[in-house]
Amino acid sequence: MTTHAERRAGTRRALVDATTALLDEGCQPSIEQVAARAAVSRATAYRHFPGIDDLLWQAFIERTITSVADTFAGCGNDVALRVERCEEVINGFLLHDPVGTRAFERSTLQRWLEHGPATAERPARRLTYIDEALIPLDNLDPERVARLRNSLAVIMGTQATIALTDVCGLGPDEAQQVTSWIAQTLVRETLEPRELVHPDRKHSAPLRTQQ
Amino acid sequence: MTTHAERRAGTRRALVDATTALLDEGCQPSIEQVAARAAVSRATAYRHFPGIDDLLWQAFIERTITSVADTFAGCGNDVALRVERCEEVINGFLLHDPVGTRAFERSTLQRWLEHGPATAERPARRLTYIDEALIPLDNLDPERVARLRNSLAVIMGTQATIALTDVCGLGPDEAQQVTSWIAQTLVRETLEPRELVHPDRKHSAPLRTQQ
DNA sequence: ACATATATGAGATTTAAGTCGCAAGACTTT
DNA sequence: AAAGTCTTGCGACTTAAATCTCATATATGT
Repeated sequence: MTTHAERRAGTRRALVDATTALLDEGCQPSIEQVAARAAVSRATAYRHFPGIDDLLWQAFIERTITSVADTFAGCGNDVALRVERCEEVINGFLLHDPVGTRAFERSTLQRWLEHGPATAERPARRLTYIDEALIPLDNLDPERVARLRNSLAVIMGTQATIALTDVCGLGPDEAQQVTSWIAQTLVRETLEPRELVHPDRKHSAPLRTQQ
Repeated sequence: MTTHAERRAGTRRALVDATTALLDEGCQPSIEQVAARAAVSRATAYRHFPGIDDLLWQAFIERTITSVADTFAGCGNDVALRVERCEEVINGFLLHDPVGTRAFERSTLQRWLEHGPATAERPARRLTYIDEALIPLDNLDPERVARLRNSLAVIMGTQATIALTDVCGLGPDEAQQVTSWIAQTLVRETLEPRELVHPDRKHSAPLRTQQ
């Protein structure tokens, strides 16, 4: 029972909790603010996290969201229903925490830009939920399932909610109506594909940027 | 002919161009770097832009992308084709400039967090393209068209490309296969809607976060 | 031509971010 | 009990970001 580690874990927890508290108060915390709130010195904060971005990232990651088990409770094998629950939980969670969502996304991009793609690991929580939602499809063509999985990852999560609110100017409920419709349409198309409108047209090569 | 204004516009242009040049060289420029490259003093740079984020934002906005006219040249009124071209141009552009895309998205989020949602204006270039693509649908139910428009805004643009590459781990071509499939599916569903799988099931109330 | 207004440059200053070394206190091991 | 290890606090230091003041050059208006 190493109490050194316990001690260390304790202050780390205090730092993360302080960050969460400050975020909940709607401000954009600095390391100094977090350290003060956690009642530790600045140097100690730096001993645990290299910068404020890593602290924001960690704080957001640890936010409690409806568990996977609760999300899919009582859904059975109805994929459409499972995906709908998934969308409700994930996007509902994000749409009601606009500051935390953007602080997290900003910190992730900052890390990507500073230390390169490799270091900017994403825990990809959404994929855990999506994969769980799509379990009933495991006897389908894996490529089609993978396509659906990636598609759902685009419309659920921080990026989709930011696009719908900031670019399209939608409110939370309107935003979820959109993502819900997309999700259901894509599930239906995966389960019962239609022939293409232009079955003969191949995907043309991407048009590249002009000068 | 006010040469004061011209002079001012000239240095502003030099600053933006310097930012673009630095971004193209793959580095994350600071105001100091930009000012040096533009051969102006730091103070002058601050007179034109409040911070590096606004400079990055402006530089990315002014990036040349395939014009609306060229994008839809020869598409006629085939909405599916128009949307596909739209997706190719926008996402193709973004996927081949990962650093610029993320620097832009980061700066936009930073502005949102610093100055609030109101100040973080987005030019929403994508909507210009999407609206142009959907012009042939102007005799359809406006609500359905609006839903398609918002949906396409989710799967085309910075957020979608970031999600597909960073969360799903896809390469540029794989990413565009996904967004292309989504786009075509949504257009088809808008043009020829199918009955719902569960017509009786209402959209349940969103599950909120626990704890 | 003269007075005014604007844009810029140069340098000092403030503030925050991040690093380093040393000492104190608590725990572990022998 | 003594020596060693780990964590933290404290303060000094370096660097970068951002603001401010003053001086200069150019353009504008009378």
